[in-house]
Amino acid sequence: MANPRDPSAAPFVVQRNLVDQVVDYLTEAILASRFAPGERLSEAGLAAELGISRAPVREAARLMESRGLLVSRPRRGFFVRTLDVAELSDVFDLRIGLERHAFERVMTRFDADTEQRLHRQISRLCEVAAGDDEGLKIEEDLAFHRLVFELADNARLARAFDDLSFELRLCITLITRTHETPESIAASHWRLLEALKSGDPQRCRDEVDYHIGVARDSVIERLAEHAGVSRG
Amino acid sequence: MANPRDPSAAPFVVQRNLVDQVVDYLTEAILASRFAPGERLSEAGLAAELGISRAPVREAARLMESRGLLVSRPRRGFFVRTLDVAELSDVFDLRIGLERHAFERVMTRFDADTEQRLHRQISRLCEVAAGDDEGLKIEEDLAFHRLVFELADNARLARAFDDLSFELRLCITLITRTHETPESIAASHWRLLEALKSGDPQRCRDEVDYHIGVARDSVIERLAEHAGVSRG
DNA sequence: CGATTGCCGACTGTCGACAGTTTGTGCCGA
DNA sequence: TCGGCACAAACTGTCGACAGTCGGCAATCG
Repeated sequence: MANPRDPSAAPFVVQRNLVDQVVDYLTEAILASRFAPGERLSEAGLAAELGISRAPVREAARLMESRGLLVSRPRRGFFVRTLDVAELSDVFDLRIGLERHAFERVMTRFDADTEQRLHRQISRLCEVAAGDDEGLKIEEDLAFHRLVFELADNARLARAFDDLSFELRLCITLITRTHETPESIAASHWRLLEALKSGDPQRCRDEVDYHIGVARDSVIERLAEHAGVSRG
Repeated sequence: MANPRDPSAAPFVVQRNLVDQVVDYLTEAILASRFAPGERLSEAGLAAELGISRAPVREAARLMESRGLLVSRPRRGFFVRTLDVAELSDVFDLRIGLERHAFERVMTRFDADTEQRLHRQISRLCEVAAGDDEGLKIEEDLAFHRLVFELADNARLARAFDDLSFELRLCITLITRTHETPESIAASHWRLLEALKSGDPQRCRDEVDYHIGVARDSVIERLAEHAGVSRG
């Protein structure tokens, strides 16, 4: 599998094609709110702006549509995804379902190496949680949960989380910043690790529900504020 | 919703673009095993075969890649997805996670209308289960589970199942036919409905685990037979 | 003055073409 | 006979262009 001559192996020097570059560009722009939610994106306009043809732009947009960052309307083009409270709630509810399953799988194969890797990731999270880079906090938080899915040893399950993670980023970055303190972020994740160590499925499940529930409520609350502000 | 004057309603005359037609054509061909697993699909070849240009073929292939029916390798093109036992097991494990969550949600909002709709769908399943159309059996079986996700009232959760369902069809159609009897298929689904009615979460979860587990084991068993046959 | 109809601009869906890359093949040397 | 190298064929990634369609605007009619 790890044989360098394996033709299916990924190349060492990743030759980034235009599509991937456009995806990164658009993803970063949307998550940084440089495109307003609901804004229409013109294929030709973007292509001209980036100095390329429409083909890679179109392909990148289709990929981002499957990731839930853009929506397409036939013959109308692509629009930046907007999320109402119901959709947002659905996203976090699905996340609860996926994480419950992932944590349960990790618990059944919990060992010293698992604990060490999770421990290290929480430490990284604690480091950035003390700083001011909100984007970095989000990424390290997601990285912890991504690690859980990796340790759950189900590639398809991990991909389901990856698919959802783009929408999660969209949810989270809709709000400007988390109001959680570095201490509460750290404590919340330590409790998740403790629950895994305990081997108690019910406790682990409750902890996951609480953890995701807090994140959901926080985002919904902020969205309500935003909506109120934008209306008033 | 059903108001004909609703501007957001779907148009009566659906103008199917080439991409959708190609997706249907390729999906049907793959699930009917007219393309061998692992077979390389040439964009130009398909375009010529269908009498269209490469652009819609390429776009259709990308969509099917996101659905897990094709895989693409950079500069190599598209290949029909192959599933080994590990991947297959992952797919059904994710299905268990999603269905547990969906059934739990349905249970919390179970009412007479819910029961009636599920009842009707099982009746339809029983009708076709007695016949010889294996493809129809699969579709009605999936339709029951799709209905559960619809009743779970979470669009994102339902979409996750829809995404997975293409891979499920790929798994199921890899084997030529189910060896389950019409009676066992019916009984299995009636038990799921009874579990929902009981309002007992643990019973419902156990029933779901058993139901999906049987399907998984059946597919894995058949895949092992196939592998044995194709090797010997 | 409000509603309807026809027109116009902008844009998507689709097409054919070119260049760079990868794979397969045949030749040459050991 | 076998391994390495070069050549050639096929294919993908990308490009520019055209036609059909959609939404908006203005002119027209009641």
